[in-house]
Amino acid sequence: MTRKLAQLKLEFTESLSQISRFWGFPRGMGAIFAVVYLAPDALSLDEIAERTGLTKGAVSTEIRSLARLGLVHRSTRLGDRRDFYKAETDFFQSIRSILKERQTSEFDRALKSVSQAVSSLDSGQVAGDQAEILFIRERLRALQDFFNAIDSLANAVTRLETLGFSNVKRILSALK
Amino acid sequence: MTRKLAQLKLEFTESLSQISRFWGFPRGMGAIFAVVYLAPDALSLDEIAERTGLTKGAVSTEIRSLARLGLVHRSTRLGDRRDFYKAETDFFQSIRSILKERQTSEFDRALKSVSQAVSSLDSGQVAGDQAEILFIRERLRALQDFFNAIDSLANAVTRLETLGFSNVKRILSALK
DNA sequence: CTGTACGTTTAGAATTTACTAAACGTAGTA
DNA sequence: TACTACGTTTAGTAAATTCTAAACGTACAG
Repeated sequence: MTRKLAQLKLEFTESLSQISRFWGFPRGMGAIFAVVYLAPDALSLDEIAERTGLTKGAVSTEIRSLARLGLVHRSTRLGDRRDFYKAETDFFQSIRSILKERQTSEFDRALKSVSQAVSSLDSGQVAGDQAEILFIRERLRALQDFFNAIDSLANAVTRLETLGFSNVKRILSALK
Repeated sequence: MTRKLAQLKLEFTESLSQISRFWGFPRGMGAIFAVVYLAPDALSLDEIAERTGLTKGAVSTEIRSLARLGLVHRSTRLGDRRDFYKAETDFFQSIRSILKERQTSEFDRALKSVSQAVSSLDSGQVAGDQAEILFIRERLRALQDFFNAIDSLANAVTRLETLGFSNVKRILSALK
């Protein structure tokens, strides 16, 4: 039984919306990416708004996030004031952008916060029950180690020129 | 200048709350984990409620999520009807649980959804403009490849007996 | 059987987030 | 100058989420 291509695109858009929400991004973000990803040509803001059913304003803000994450790219055409958007097709590239993004904001702050706590405990700047201080110092140090390991990993991935399938295979064999 | 240990614990709790929210988990979840993680002994539900400032009900539901993710463990004491919770200290273990958890729900559905779309395109079950069908088929296949790569990676990590520092180092050197 | 000490569930309040509609700013055009 | 075609920002709304307070169920103690 055959079905319309339009229906397939709609289902895909719905699917990406779900995933987007699941990973903590707005629902509309997934929908916008889906529409752009399935379009052979770069789309204008109004075209995206029409195809997703969102308003121009919403698309404007969401697509900025997508661009910041490197999932879409903005381009212009001579003699045309509109912006056009096309999807990034190298997803590993996108993953790197996302890791970089996430890393630089909250993750870094957390890492610093813990490090600072550890050092103030180390230099005896904290008053309190001695046994508990020792215990907490150990726990925080363990957490700090963990954060540092994650940080190194993310940095390594971020720094790779291309994290393509070949590199993923190398990682998988290292894990074996 | 010295400060109170209690204050340090409070700051840490606040910090983990932020991170929790950042990664799409409830704010209270981070707070609960922080409190449990800094406690030398396993804590009862009421103790956690008191130390976080949340109600018993909230702690009850949040801690179930934490347990499901493997971030805390529930234990009991003979002759005591209460449950006690202690923190998992092997964070790499926790990461595996979280990956497993996330993977099995939405991610898998997405993967299947895309695979199904590709195969219905492949077997000519979709009616529409032929050139567009070919284009979309290619895009979906690329996405499918990507999902499969991620899936393999997550599976590999999940299957590792222990993803400790030594393994992280192996990964890092493979990435170099 | 009744009372008590638990954990869980529920109904709803408070907050946050995602989104809409419309105003706004700007650059090009007549 | 005014007009048009854009993208952006804003004010407010709808919806989802996180949490509280209280009811509930259960198991053990007396």
